[in-house]
Amino acid sequence: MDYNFNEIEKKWQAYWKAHKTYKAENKSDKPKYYVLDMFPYPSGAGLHVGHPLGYIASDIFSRYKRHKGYNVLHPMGYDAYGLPAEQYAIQTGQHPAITTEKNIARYREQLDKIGFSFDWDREVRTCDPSYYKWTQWTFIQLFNHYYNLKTNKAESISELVAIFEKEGNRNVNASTTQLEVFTAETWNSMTEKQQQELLMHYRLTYLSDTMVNWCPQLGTVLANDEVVGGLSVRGGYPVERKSMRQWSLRISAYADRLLQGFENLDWSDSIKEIQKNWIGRSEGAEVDFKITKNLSPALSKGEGAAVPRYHTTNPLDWNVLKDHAKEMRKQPTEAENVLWQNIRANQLGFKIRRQQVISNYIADFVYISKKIIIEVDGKIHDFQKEQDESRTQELNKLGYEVIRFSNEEVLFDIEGVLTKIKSKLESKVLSFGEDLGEVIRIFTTRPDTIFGVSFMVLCPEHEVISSITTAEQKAEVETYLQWAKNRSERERQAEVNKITGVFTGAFAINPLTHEEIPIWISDYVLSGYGTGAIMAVPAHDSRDFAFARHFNLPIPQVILPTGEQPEDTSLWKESKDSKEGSCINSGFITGMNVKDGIKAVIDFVEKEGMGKRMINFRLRDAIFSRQRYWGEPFPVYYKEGMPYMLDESKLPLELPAVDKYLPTESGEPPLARAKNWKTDEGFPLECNTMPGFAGSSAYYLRYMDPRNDKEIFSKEANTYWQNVDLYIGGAEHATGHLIYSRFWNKFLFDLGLCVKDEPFQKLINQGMIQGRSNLVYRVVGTNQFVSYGIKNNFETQAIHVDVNIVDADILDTEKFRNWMPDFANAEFILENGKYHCGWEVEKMSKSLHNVQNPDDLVVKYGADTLRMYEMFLGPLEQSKPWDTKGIEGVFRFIRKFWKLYHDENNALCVTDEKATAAEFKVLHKTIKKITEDIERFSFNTAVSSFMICTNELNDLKCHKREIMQPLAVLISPYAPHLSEELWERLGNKESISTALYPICNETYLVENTFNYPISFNGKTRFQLEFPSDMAIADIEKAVLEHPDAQKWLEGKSPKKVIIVPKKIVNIVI
RNA sequence: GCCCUGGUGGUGGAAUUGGUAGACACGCAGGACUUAAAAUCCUGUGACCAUUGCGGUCGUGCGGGUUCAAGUCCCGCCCGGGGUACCA
Repeated sequence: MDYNFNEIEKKWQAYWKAHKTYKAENKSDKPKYYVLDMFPYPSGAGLHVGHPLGYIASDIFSRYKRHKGYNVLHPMGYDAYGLPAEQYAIQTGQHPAITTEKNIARYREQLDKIGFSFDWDREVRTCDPSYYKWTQWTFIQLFNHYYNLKTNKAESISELVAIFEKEGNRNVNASTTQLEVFTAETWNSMTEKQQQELLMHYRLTYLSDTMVNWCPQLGTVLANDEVVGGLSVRGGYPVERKSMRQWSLRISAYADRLLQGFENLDWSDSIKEIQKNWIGRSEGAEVDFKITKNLSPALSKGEGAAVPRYHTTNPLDWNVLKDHAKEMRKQPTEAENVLWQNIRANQLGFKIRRQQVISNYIADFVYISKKIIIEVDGKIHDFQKEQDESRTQELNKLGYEVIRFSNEEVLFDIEGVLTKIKSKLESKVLSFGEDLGEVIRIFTTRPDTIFGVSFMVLCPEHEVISSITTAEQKAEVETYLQWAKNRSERERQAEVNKITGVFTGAFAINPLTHEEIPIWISDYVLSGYGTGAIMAVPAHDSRDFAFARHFNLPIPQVILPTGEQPEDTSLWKESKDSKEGSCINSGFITGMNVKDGIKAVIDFVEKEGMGKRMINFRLRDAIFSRQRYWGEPFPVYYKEGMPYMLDESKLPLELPAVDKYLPTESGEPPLARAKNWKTDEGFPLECNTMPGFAGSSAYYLRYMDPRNDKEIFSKEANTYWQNVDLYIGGAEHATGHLIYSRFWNKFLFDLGLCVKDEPFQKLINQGMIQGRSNLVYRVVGTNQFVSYGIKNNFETQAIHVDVNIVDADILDTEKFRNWMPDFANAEFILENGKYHCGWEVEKMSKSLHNVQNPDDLVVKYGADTLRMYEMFLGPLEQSKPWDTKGIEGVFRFIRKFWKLYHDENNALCVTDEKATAAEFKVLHKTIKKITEDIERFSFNTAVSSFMICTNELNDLKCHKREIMQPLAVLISPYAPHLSEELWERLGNKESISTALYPICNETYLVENTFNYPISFNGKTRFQLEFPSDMAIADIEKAVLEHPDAQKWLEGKSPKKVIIVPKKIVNIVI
């Protein structure tokens, strides 16, 4: 054979391995360039032709950069934890480590055959203890840090504790769910357990209750993927939403920085857009809507309603305590009475209650909205026996602030006391999220539309539902909640046409119109976004509109688009867009435009203390626990129910052996099956494992220094490699991996470990390769198969057939008979003696028998052909169907290319003759084109250019070294084996990877003439050649005088002549 | 539903900044070589009309618009693919 690719490819793969040709050094005088492929999961099916697409592109670029004089880091490893290996383990009992090891070996073999220039010395695997040691280590760091919003970075929890000890959390501005203010005294008096619980609200990784897909029959939690229509894919059992205590990552702390971080990154706008939407920053306001059910508080009326308006205690205690409270109100002390007479009836501008039941205490006076209790000491009655101090502490824990006055202060300095109370009430601002149940807090980006709010909607999970639902509505509400419980978020958002909801029986007050509005529940409101409650503006929001129509609720118009008149909304078919226009029917903002209206309303609600300006993010904290076996164990143990981190010296905490890869009978995760799964001291270890993204979030950093067992990576290695210059992978990672990695990187950056704030400088998203399936048509009820062209004469059933027994849509009928026992006796109805198959483009999948595996192609055509063909298929970023038909063309081209260097006897025929100008022109035109193409990652056009170049050199019969040697370097990133072989045959001693990239000499490319397309009214009619430097006026004259032009002008004189030098001539008639 | 993305011959695609639509390749047809096949080489190949030749009309998912000029820009639709928070 002329071009023996099998031999050549084997030879050079062995050479590269032996010489470690692609080993990257951490120290070099060369500039660095870091090229990375997205971490592959080694699946059991092995590599299919879709996988290498990105790898080939990144490999071409790596090799190109080496030729350009860079020290290139191009590593590869395995994201080895994952569900498929665990599923296989559950089914077969085989340890997932064995499955994974086997799959990796197969991957490696396949990767090697394609001739990638990876530095295999740097390989990492997420399931390797020496690797996950650092995943666990990072988790500990996350646990030991909180996010300081003042400095805008992660800082140590121990520094936070020091602040708490000195001054409480009053001056701390952190990303936290700890909303109540506490003092140093309160902190210092807490038990360790209480302190730990409180710190959970600050740590960057924390335990909290979150909703999961729970399948009781399987005893396990399922991924959204594993649930279809509320049933488990495996087994078809019912799946319900269940709350479970799990680790979360406080990624929301970084929301703003994740949003800002794009600025200087070379990512596509679309992927930035996806991340922006995912993070979902919106500006608006939080506004409290008061609930009006049982309009007056039960107690101030004396006798009262069955259910208290404000749940400041639990119902059991309430009934006991309220009688005492009433009793005490009748016999106040003198001081209490004096104070009450001065503060009652809103005299201070605040509605203060007396003898109010709070938990299991009765407070003298309380201002509920701001959680402030006013106590007067020295009571004559002693119904509550506890010490004032401990009482204060307990109330503090409930989030109340207690201010005390003595009898004397009240009796002799009432003015002073009132001033103090007033300033206290005015100054205290409740922290965000605090909710006593007396109001429903909503978030809105459009406060200007509050005047148009005609009802409210709560998500079915909203905690206030149980306390506001009226007795009459109770049954209906419960039925609805039961139904809504198991609907996934996606279903809830997707099925917008299906309007469901239920009325609670309760009403709220519109804070601006003061009208009573009904409170509904509907699953179109999501619990995960905003406050889980919305103010509905049916006139200007499509979903609110649909809901209002369905349940016959009022639809007041409040925004008037510019140039329109107010309309009767009952005639509307849909809501009206309200982004621009002026406010109508809107009280004090009537007449303002939307922008001013928003500002005016926010200013108003802030002044009135019923809301505040607010920036809301859609980004939610990431759930970090998985109830699985095959994942990183948490370096966590539990003491008194509180989690503690293992000492770093105990890392890695290795994954224990278990007898089965299933949950325990009691529903505990598989690790609960491990023997002695506890610390040396006997404390139980965490039984959950980490999710897939744990190990893949910082792997690119570990590649910089993968064998370091002292630290995650050395400062020197990181300072040299900085971050990834080029990252290639699928766009499906846009919201998962790419956000988690950025978060993880920013955290390590805050700790001063890595020097770059962003991990991936340039990102390219390769498109999917779809499969091209072949179909055969069985005549229904027979074993006869009819060819595609005549199938319509029969009633047929289309069956997917293995694409490997079909060539150019012609079925190999013999192979078909042998393919499956069912078809052994198949008969065929042929067209012209052949069986033509139908075809379809769809997902590449085993079940559709359209999987193309690269190994067979490498055997048949060689790796270089496969590499160039995959690039030739089309633009890297686009999805495209896989079809092997075209590979022949690339194979032909490669052999043609080989023949430029060889004669009929396969002997080198390259001469030292001087090349002609025409030959140089072909070479330099190609250098220019290929270089431009590679810089813009347009690999398909580069391959075309190589083909054109080869055709032209072939026509010129050129075999000259001056041309052929640079051309070998030019093609080496694409066809590395071929070019190494040619390079060696040309007499070079070192690997071609050390050769410098050829540079285009523009002087060969100068054109003296240009062939102008002559068009009339934009339609090209003929062409004329003119000197490149010909003056526009001369061209115009020459064109108009031309006989062909006269024909098109038909005697008319042109209205206009447009001449763009070296582009076009257009004559307007 | 929402967000992102794509739609050009029989097929994959090219047209990089608004300037000759269909480069390059597959497939197909015809031819050369051969006893034959494979391989290789040559010619043709968007559709329609005309055809002895010259040629003409239409044409980049659909409908409008901007422009001397639109695959490319703008508006409104249709269809495919991806993501939608535990697949990786």
